[in-house]
Amino acid sequence: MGAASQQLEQLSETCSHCSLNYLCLPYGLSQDDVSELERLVSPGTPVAMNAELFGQGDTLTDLYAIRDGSMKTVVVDEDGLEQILGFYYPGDLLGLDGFADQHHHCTAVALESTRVCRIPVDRLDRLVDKLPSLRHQIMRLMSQALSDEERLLLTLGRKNSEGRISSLLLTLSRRREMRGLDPSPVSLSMKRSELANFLSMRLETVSRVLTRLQRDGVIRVRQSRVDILDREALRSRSSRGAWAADQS
Amino acid sequence: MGAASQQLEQLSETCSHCSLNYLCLPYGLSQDDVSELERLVSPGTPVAMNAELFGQGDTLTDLYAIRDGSMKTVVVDEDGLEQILGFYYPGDLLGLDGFADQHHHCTAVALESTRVCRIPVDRLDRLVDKLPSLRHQIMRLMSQALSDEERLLLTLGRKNSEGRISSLLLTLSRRREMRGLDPSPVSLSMKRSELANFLSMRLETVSRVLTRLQRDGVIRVRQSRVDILDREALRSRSSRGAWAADQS
DNA sequence: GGGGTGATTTGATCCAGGTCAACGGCGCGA
DNA sequence: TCGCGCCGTTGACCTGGATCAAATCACCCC
Repeated sequence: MGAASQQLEQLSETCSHCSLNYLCLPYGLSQDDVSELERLVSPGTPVAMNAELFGQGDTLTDLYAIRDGSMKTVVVDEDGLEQILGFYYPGDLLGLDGFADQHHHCTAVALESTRVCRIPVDRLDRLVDKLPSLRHQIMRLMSQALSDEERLLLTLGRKNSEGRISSLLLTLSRRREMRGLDPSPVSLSMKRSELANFLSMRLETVSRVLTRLQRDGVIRVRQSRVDILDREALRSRSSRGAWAADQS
Repeated sequence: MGAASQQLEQLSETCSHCSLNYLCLPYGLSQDDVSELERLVSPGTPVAMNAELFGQGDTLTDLYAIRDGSMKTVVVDEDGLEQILGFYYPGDLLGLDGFADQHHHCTAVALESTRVCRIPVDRLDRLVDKLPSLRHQIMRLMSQALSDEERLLLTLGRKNSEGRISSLLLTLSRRREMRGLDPSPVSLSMKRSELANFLSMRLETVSRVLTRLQRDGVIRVRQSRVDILDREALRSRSSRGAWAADQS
């Protein structure tokens, strides 16, 4: 919370010097292993705002780690329904759901001008053969993704509109902290309609809830920037109004 | 659909002779590799109805594959909200979400008397070191689980109550087919309240929708047994009434 | 069979949030 | 600078499904 903790993310051409490595693929690897890994990573591929990094159905060729910027992933089902599955920030890994059948199951789109590290899966696979700790980390990250989706499922299934928005703001704030940034002004780089789609609400409802939270002094909204004024209130609203669990 | 395709699942003490192996961990492995795998699997551990196979927070010691019966997985969040994440049937693997931090993130409960194969993760891990194809299969299954949850997210987020029930019935039917059983009488081994929790509805609504589908001749409900009379109608109802996708 | 218990169905009412519609603000190109 | 288009906000209204209540059904045990 202190203003002193404000710090810029230090980016580097190498994993070993990247300030995000503890969130990313290199976490838990020895220095030697990281050196091996960084030899096959192409750092800093730029993706323009609204451009696709990969599309649903594309053959899986690379995994991607976000360096700076933000992305969303979207699935479209046979009826043409669109669902945003997640928003991704520096340190996050994209493409893991493509291991099922070597094809991406969702589309990844940049929410702003974004740079990603590109990791070829064939070379990664060969390295995984040699490095058990890398295998563990990949499985850890997949398992993590699974847990994240389960948490989302719980939020969508059991919370009302205010709870959903509050949870999302808290999550975004927490993720900023993990990256060593101030938790407070979270930037909603996605549009209201995207927020609404992600949370299974209508954009009017998103707008109304944000307005209400601001009126009650819990947050301050200024275009895409949201200051969290009363974290405790936000936390309590994130659970209030949630459906009771029926005993089995 | 033909009555001739009715067949019992052939269970065996060994993976190599198990009729479910193409759905399960051994899929894609050579005969020799399967032999190695089955050496570390304890087949046929029984789990009584309503008993827990593992609990949220438990240390991850084993993965489990269902041989017969059915299970559910549940998460409880900090507010005490409960969400059922999935129902599992023969051939399904449980416990993959525990790789994140070596602890189970959900609780697994038997819906009926159920037998599971137990696979110790430490020994599995050592075997994975030796067998790249086993590693691929595990990653494939995790990736699959990820995609399944994404599909669920889409269903819960964008479909109305009738669409949710219809989708679920079709999914259960399809999974029966994958196991070589008749697609038609699906058995709802879970209670209405569990169905409701899973689909984020109230049990009264579940009941009403099932009644309506029966009245319209789409299905026939007899306690836990549901016959699918008009698959096409079910398919169309599974998408009708869904929310429009807002253009980005 | 009878009675108890929990699961399921059905009915009546209510409200959170979806829908439709109008307006305001900001950015951009001519 | 004006005008247009895209967001975002706000208001009024309506509906699907939640909620409350009660009846019925299935199952088990004595």
